[in-house]
Formats: sequence, C-alpha cells, structure tokens
Amino acid sequence: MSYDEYARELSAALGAAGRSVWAKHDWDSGGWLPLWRHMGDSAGTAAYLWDEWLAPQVRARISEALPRGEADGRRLAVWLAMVHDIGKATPAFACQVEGLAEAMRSQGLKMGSAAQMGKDRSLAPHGMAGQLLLVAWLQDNGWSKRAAQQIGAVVGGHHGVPPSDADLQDALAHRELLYGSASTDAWQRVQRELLDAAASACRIREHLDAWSPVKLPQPSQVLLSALVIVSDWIASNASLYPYFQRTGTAADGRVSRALKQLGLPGRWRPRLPQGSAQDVFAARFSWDEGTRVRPVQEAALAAARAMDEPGMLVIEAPMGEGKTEAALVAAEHMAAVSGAGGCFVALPTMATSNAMFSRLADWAGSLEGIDGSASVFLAHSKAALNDDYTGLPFAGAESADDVERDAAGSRGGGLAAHWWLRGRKKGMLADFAAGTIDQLLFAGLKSRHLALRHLAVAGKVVVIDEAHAYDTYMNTYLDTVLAWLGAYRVPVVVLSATLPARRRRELAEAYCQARRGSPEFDAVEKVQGYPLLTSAVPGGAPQVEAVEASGRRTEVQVEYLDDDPDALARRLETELAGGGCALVVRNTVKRVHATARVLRDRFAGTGVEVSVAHARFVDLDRADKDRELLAAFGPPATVAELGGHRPQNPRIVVASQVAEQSLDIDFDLLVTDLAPVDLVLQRMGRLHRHLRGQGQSERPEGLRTARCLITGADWGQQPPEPDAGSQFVYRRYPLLRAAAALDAHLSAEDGGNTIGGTVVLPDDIDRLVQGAYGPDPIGPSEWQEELGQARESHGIEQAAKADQARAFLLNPPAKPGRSLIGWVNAGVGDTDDSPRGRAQVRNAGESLEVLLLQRRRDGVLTTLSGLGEGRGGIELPTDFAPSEEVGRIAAASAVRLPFPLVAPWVIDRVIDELEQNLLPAWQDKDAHWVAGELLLVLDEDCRTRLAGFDVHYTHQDGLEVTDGH
DNA sequence: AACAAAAAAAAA
Ligand SMILES: [Fe+3]
Ligand SMILES: [Fe+3]
Repeated sequence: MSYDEYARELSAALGAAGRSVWAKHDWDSGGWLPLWRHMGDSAGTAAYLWDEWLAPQVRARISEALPRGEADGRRLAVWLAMVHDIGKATPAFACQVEGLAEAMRSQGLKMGSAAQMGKDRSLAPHGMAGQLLLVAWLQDNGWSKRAAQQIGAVVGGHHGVPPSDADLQDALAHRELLYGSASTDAWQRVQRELLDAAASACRIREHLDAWSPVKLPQPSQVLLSALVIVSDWIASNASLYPYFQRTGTAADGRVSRALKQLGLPGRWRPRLPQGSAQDVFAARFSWDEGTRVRPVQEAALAAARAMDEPGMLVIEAPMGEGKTEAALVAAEHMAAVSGAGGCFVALPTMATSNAMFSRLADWAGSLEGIDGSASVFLAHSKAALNDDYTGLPFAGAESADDVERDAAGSRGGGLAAHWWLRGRKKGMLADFAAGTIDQLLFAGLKSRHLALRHLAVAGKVVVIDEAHAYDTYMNTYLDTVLAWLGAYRVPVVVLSATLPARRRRELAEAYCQARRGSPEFDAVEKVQGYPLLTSAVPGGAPQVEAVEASGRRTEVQVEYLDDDPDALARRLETELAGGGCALVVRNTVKRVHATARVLRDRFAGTGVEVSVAHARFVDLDRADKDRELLAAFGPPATVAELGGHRPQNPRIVVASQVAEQSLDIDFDLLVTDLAPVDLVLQRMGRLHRHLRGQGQSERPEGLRTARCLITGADWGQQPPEPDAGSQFVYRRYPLLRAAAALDAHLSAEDGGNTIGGTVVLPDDIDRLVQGAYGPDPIGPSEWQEELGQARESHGIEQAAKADQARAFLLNPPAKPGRSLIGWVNAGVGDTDDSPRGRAQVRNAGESLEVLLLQRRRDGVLTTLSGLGEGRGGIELPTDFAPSEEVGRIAAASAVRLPFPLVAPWVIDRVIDELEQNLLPAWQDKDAHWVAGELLLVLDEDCRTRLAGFDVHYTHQDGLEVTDGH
C-alpha cells in the first residue's frame, strides 16, 4: 500500500458528515485541511518513517510485546498516527472556526459557537478528547480499560504531555464538549465512523483481539508516542503538506511529494567491523603506517565483540591512550549488533563538544553502510556560533522550489546538517550528534515532548565521555537515563580516566536496572586494574578485565608550598631564572587575579611575562585565549599550524580550572591549589606533556624533571586547612581526602617524608583516585577525627543534592502495561521561560549571561572595541535589528556575571538595571542573535556601574567587579 | 553576605 493511499481509503469510507470535520486552519490565508486529510498525511508519514527512517532497534523495541512482531508494530504505529487528532471531531475543538463549524452543522453536527462553549472548552483539549474517544472505541471492541489506556495515552500525549487521571476525569464530566448535546448522537456516529474507517484503512481490525491482552512495555509506549509526534510535526508543516483553499482540492501523490521534499537523510546501516584491531582502527582514523593500535583499543574492540547482546562498556584508561577512538570503534560494532542507526557522544562542556564534533564527523565519514548522506548535529546552546557546524552543507529544502536544485546538489552523499533535523527538540534526532551531557540528561527530566528525546537516543549508540566529571546532582539524572537506555537496549560506552570504583558499580547497576548494592556487582567495584574494561548486559553477569598499559610515563616530583603569594613569587623567580614556562592553577578567579597582580609587580621590567586564563571573558576573547595558549604551549605541530612559537623568555600563566580541561598544553613547571585528587592529576597532565628533546633536554636545565608545587592550603595544620574559596568550590571533604591520599602515597614512597615525593603518571592514578574516593579511612591518624566529621556533613549535603535532583526526575521504566498517564506530571513543562522557573539537569545557583557591548563617546552603540579579527568597535543599530554578521558578533560577546552580581540579594536589582538597556527593536524575530538577551553596555573606558558595583572589562584580564561603595 | 566551570531557553 503506497503512502498516498491512506487518505483515499478514508475519504471513500466516510459519509459527508465525516468528511466535513476539519483539522487545521490558517487565519492568514484562510486555508484549511479536513481531518481525514490530516489523518492520511500523518499515517503516510508514519509508514514512511517506519520503513525508511527508524533504526532497526527502535522498531524492535516497539514491536517487542506484539504477537506478530514488527508487522504488528508497523500497523499499530501507522494507525495511532492516523487517529492522533480524532479529538478534533468534537464540539470543543470544531467550534473554534465559525465558517468551518457552520459547514459541519449543516451535516448535522450541532454545536454552539466558541463564545457559547465558554471557558470550559479548555477542559477538553483535543489530545485528551482523542484519548477518551479512542479508549471508549477500544472498549466497545472488547478491550479492558487498562489495555485501552496504554494505547490511548499515545494519542492523549501527542502534544507532548500525556494527561493525568484527574484531567481525564474533568473532561469526561463535561460530556457536551465531547459529544454535543444529549439530544443528538450525530457526533458519536461520526467519531465511530472515523475510527472505524481508520481501523480498516490501517488493516488493524483483524488484529484488535490479538492485541487486547498485550502489556506494552513503557519503552514501546514512549517510542510510539514519539513516532506519532514526529509524524504529526511533519504532517503539520504547511510547506510540505499545503492547506487547501477550496473544498475538493485534488491532492493525488501529496504524501510522496511531501516526503521527497522533506528529504530525510539515508540511514546508517552499520556492519560489523571486520579484521584485526590494527586494520579496523587504521581504516577508521586514517592512521599512517607507523601508528600502532594501543592495548586498550585492541581490548575494547575485543570486549565489544565478546558481548552478543546490547550492553554497556566502561573504558577506564589514562588521558592520551586513544579512549575516544576505542569508544567509536566499539560503538560501531555494538551498533551493528543492536541495530542502531547513529551515535551520540556526550561531553561535559560546549568546548569539548565542539572539538568532538569534528572528530565525530570525520569518523562518520569513514563508516561503511551509510546510504545517501547522513545527518550530523552539534547539540548545545551555542552550536550556531561554531563554524565547523554552521559551515556544513544543508541537506533538504524547506521550499518546494529548492527541491530540484537540492536533489542535484546532495547526490554526492557525505555529511550534512538537515534542515528539518535541527533545533532544540528535533536536532538530536539526527544520525550523528556530539553535544553536552545535558542533552542526554534531558531524557531524565520530566518535561514536554520528552518522548522525542527518548526516540533520539533510543535509535543510537550513546558514548559518555569524562564520566567522572559529573556531580551528585547530574549523576542522579544520568543513572535514571541509563536505566531507560538499558530498557531500550541502547548500547552505551562510558569513558573515564579517573573513575571511582563505587561510581563504576553504580553506572553498571543503573544500566542493568539492578538494585543498588546488588551482590552480582561486587566484582565491578572490587576489581583492581588500570586500564580497565567493564562490560555489563542487563540480566547477565558483568565482566571486568584489566588491560596492559602502553608504557608512556612521567615522574612528577611533588612538593608542598605555603599559600603565600610573595613566597610563590620568590620561588618562581628562582625556578625560572634559567627560563621556562610555568602554569599556576588557582581554584577561584579571585585568586587568579590576586596572584597575577603580585607576580606582575614582582616581575615588572624583568622580561618575565604573566598572563591569565579563566572563563570570565566574552566568548570571542575566551576562544582567542585558548588559541594563544595552544600557539605557545601546544604540541609542536599545533604551534606550527597556528603560527606561534614556544616562548623564549620565562612565561607564567595564572589560570583557573580552564587550564585543566581539554587543552593540549605543556608546561615546564606546575603550581596548583589543592583540589580533588582527580583534578590534581588532570592538572599534572599539563606537566611535561610533550617530549621536548631526549630526556626533556630542550627544557631549561632546572626544569627537566617534572615538578608540581601544591599550595592553596595551610600545610602546618593537622589536617591541612584548604583555602576557604577552594572549600566553597569543591567542598571540604574531597579536598581533605585528596590531601590524605597524596600524603599516604608520598609517605609510602619515601618513608614518612611528608615534604613531598613522587607521583608517577599514569601508574599512580588508580591508586590515588581509589584511595581518595574509596570507603576506607586514609591519611595520618591525627587527621581522622576531622575527616570523619567532614565526611558526615558531606554525606548529608550530597544526599540533599540528590533529593533536589529528584524533584523533576523521571521515574525509571514502570511495569509493562502501565500507561503513560501522568508520565511527566508535576514536571516542568516548557512554558516557563523565566530564568528561575526552569528546572535543570545541573544544580547551579542563579546565573546571568549578558552581551557585553560598548557605547562610544558620541553615543553610538558598538561591539566591544579591541575584539580580534576586526570584530571590535562595529556600530550597532538601535532602532532595527543588527545584521546577521554583526548580530553574531554581539551574540559571541556573551559573558557570565560573577558571583557578586548574581548573589541572591543583588540579582533582582541587576536584572532591573539591565532591563533598562533592552532595545525594543532587538526583540523582533529577525533579531534572532540578540533577542531576549540582556545587554551590559560599557563606556568608552570599558567601565560601568551596575547595582552599585564598579564593572571593568579588559581583553587582558577579563571581567572584574569591585564593590563601588 | 562568598563563588569554578559549566548549560540553557518554539511547536505542530
Ligand atoms: Fe493535535
Ligand atoms: Fe495533528
């Protein structure tokens, strides 16, 4: 049956009254669509999506419990798409457009005017009405109410939120909204006629009896919901499915035409990667002759090959062992086994997502089994500012005129961003996506159109990078999402360099939907080894395997240093006497600025350059800073590529945590504040990262041994007292545990000498991480009392975080047969756009981002002067929307306001004052770069006052705020 | 009355 047939069969089966029911209307053009037409469009679209677009593993999941498997799955899906708007065949809906209502009245469907129906109408929105009608119809066909509700809720939820029981009761209590006045049964006859015709057109009549006892698993129900929503959205796109201007408009081939114009990309049909690990990796990543596969990579592919069912693979290995490549190859194999049609890689930040996006696209380009072109998506809020993403060709065509041109243009295949597969809710439906972990965690947040987010991940393999980097709050979401992924049989690859054993166990338990602390998972926590692979398949026994390391090591001499800026300055003077580059990592921006100030004083006129790096810069400056760091301290190839050079004179970079993240930069000497031990290790990774001459002989003589000075605590106390700001950021307990783990490690090394010792990377990573995060006491006995107290209050605090996270947390999958009624109830909706009403997948206090602009002395508004590449000082219009080009610069001039301006007792005043700057002309829809953004306008000296504070911005030091009182 | 980095915000 072709995709165009559904509407024809419907209209043939309906009488004049049934055909008179309308579904869509456009006030501007006066165009409209009858319900039967929208039913046919939606069904045809759903059938096409089932055949050509859904990943095999999604089809399998939907069909799992149905007696005839996928044939039943397709029938059920197409039928639900067809009947999704049956609730429009009610007085409550039909009365809304008087002209169309009048046509229905003349067919005997009596109803009052919209005004006569009054406010009650909102008690029976058409989704909910549809659920009630469908459930009643199924009951008439011999179904139990319970069985009917699991199907009905798909219709009830087609606008994103399945109704609650109470809502359904309220609607039922107003019979006249659904069935008109008690004196007529015309409405019920038409509703039955439409549903009967739909059942015949979808050939489901003969299957209804066999389906009635089925208990649909919730994953199937959610995926059916999502498919109905996607079909409806496509069928409701008026440029694909134009409205009619007259009754009886001929529309032959309308569905096939629309689907051709939509031009969804071809799927990836993954094949098992064949051959040796060496060959597979070399082919996927275009390795040159000399590159050898690493032991972890080889083992990861072997572990994936050993899993004969979809499962979770945890890869723990040090930075620089090719974990990402290992994950992608494992993902390819797992995709072929499970029938995935794509891959999502989740990362902690937008910056790492951007970097991953290019790698993912390269990898996807090398895959076999991609027919036509595949769609790629960069999933985070600032993707539009990323040139790698926006530079991609766009596939498909929004207007019919473009179809021919595009069909010619995209014949070459390859990767493209698809015009329809973009935006917050649809973008993740693309085949290959890289993005922030938030995009994955949203699948665990009760919110509108949640089913779409589930469909987006249910068809893929999911890779979770930097799994150690998430806090208790986010982990609460992650665990719930993993439970759903396990239920969807979505293969998952988890990556980490520093994963606490307890967390490893929790991840595996979550995915397998096992109880916390299930004894089968003891081995996952107790196993020792690094690198380490863990594989888990729901219902099976988890496997663990230690892997040989690849051999690169760095010995780091560790020394404790008092927390005194002057002492630090004196020390650096000595250390850098013979040249060299030092990195000083501070835990707060305040300390970064304070340290930089002292050092600049000290080194003024000596040729020693001091610079800062932190996140309190506008995006464009931050990107420049990162580039400058890479051009000076990156690996030789990168330095050459960026046209930079490693400084000859001594250099000091004072940085916040931005330096511990993804940047591949290398210093001769490291000074760091005491931080949680995984972060200390991460920072140590910036030390002698690249080989510079035999035995590091190209480094200054005194700095050829890697050395790390740890400060940011009063080491004289027992236990050491971490800096107050550090405690605020990281909490006291993890800092004390870090100090204790280091102490235990170093004193074991050299027999009780607590002045310092050696940490070997990567050999000591596992021991330090497990020591710091394990359950056992660690550190000197005199510290234990303090540690015990810190542990207790930390436990309470973390439990509170987990509790907060649960406020909008989705439940794990319920028993099969439980309908989706109330699935996202008490959720956040998406109507509340005020900064405060938004529930989050991250636990953060208030924050405000502003666009930093400048006003010249002559009163003209401009972009910030001094921005690189000629972006600075460009005039901005105030009475109309800025151009595309300048708007983008303004949007990339965002900076987050520091704490003093967003403290709970200040933020309201700050927002009030910033709202004074809003430009009405910039709120227009053609001002999409800047609409809704708060503007902070600086004077010609880059200063301003805000809420009683002095605000100052420099390209050198970023945003500084001082109390102006 | 103290604070990293981090994310995000349109449907049928
Ligand atoms: Fe609808
Ligand atoms: Fe619809």
